[in-house]
Amino acid sequence: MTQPVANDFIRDLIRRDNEQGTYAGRVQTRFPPEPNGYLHIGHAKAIAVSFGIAEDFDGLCNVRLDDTNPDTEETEFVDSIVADIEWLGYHPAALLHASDYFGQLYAWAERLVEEGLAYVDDQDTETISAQRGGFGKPGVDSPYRTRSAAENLDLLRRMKAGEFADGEKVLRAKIDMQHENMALRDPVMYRIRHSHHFRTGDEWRIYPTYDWAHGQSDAIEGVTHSLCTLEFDTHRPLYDWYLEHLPLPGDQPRQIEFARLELTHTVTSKRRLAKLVADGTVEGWDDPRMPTLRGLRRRGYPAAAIRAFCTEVGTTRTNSRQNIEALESYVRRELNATAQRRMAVLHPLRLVIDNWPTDASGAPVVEYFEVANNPENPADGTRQVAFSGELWIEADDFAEVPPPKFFRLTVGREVRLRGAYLVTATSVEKDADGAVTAVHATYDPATRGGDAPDGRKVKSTMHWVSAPHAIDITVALYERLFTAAVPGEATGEPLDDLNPGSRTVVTGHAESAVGDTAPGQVLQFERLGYYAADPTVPGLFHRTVGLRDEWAAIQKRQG
RNA sequence: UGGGGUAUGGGGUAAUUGGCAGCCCGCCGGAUUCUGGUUCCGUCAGUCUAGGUUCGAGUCCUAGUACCCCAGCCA
Repeated sequence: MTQPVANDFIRDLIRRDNEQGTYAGRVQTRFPPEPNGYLHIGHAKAIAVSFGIAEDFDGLCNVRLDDTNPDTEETEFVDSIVADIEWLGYHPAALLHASDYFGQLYAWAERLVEEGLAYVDDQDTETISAQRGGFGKPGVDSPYRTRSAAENLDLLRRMKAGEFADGEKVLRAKIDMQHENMALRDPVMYRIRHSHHFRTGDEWRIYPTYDWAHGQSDAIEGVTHSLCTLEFDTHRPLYDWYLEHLPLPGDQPRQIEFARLELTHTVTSKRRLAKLVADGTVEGWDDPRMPTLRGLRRRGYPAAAIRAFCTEVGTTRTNSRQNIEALESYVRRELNATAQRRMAVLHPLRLVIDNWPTDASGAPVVEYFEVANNPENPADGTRQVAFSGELWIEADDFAEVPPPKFFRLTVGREVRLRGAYLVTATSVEKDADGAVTAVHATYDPATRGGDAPDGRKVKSTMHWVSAPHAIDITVALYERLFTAAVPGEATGEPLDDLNPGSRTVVTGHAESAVGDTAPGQVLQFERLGYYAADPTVPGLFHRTVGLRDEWAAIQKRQG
């Protein structure tokens, strides 16, 4: 447990801290989401990093809702965040809120005011922004910067009491308007918001900004290593400045930044995802096309796969974008070991066994075969599958004129019907347009179970469904999450061109056991890939991912 | 434009801190296989550029180049 699982710069830093006794060997992290949306795959990495590191060093990791902005935050999001973290497989030591510290934060603000380190500014946003200067252009002092401590204190108290309207005044830290780091040019600590906060109600009329709340919250909770993403890098001096000027209850926490997770073929921008939900492009935060944890879960992505992926990509300070294929490979790896196999046909073609026997009453005989639920995991047992003389097979498992390297069924060739018999195609039926509507075949009764007594081999084993015993299923097929990579999320490209990817719904036939699938369970429909049972609609499946090389295989077959 | 950060095969990520550039994803080839899946074996391919120090440089020095972040009363 004390043995770190991987090497990375964060663990190196912590090890160094431990060797030097910086925090008396204590390691405490936190995951601090803002409750203004649902968690997505990008958050999964942040969660995996903070929880994973705490665990590796026998430390502690809390979840702290960063609820400092009453205008955007809701209880609904808190509940989903907590549930999603649990689903991912992480268990916070405690569920905390930045709003728990509003009182302490305010007391500290008064202290800074008394010490002449903060002041009330009466100017509006635009003016303050203009005075802040720009890159390479120093800012200028606010005319209110020199107010006396007594006047500032009075004003701050009246701000708190609700005497002023939104935007009328702000409290600012008095640092350096000429500082080369824009974050240190007298940052805003409090803004006035006559809004209802989902936890503190109408108690507060002023709310702390992120910068004024975050480090202090860390310190109050006893966080040692405050892990966040790279864009906060330039805020670190401010994080430290506040903490250095306050009487902390314990050690001063340390902010460490790492690169966020980005993936091809999707976006991890809460505001973009929120727009898709708001304008009805997707059906909700849990739409299977969404990269939210709920969307991925509905799509059938196992939590274990997401965890493994996040651990594997590691923590660095290099901006990078992972191929979605990498995530999918972890999904396949997990599902291959855990998903039960079932037979289903999504593009049906009739296969008629002409020499299939009938019973005394003239009805076709029905046989049952025992088929393994998962060859990768014999503990999953077997099931009985009905077989008759009339079957559905996958349309692309038959070719009238087989392309090179096509190993499946064609007239005159013998293949195996998985777990059942060896069959040889003898002829086809066609419609007026010449399209094949049915394939006729004969079976070899000596091959029951799928093995020939004379030891002859076939090149292919195909899945099948007995037509009289089949149930209908509906399957939603998706393109990979979003259709295109959208680089530079934070730089504000237009939001209008987001395409969550197409969805194609097909109906197919499946063996009857598929009707017993538990909500949310993922099945492998043999060669067709992995499919997750919709949690609410019986008989509806969402395609999770295909089998590896599936498309390459099809292309190869056709070309 | 000022400041901060980052550069290792096609995509990621390691390298005992100056000592054989390793691993994962992917691609290609082979073996096994009652899923064209899985598993196993193998191949391809990399230190941003230019100098320098050194027996030896991904690592140290100098000068460049490219990309990312920062001018919210968002986080």
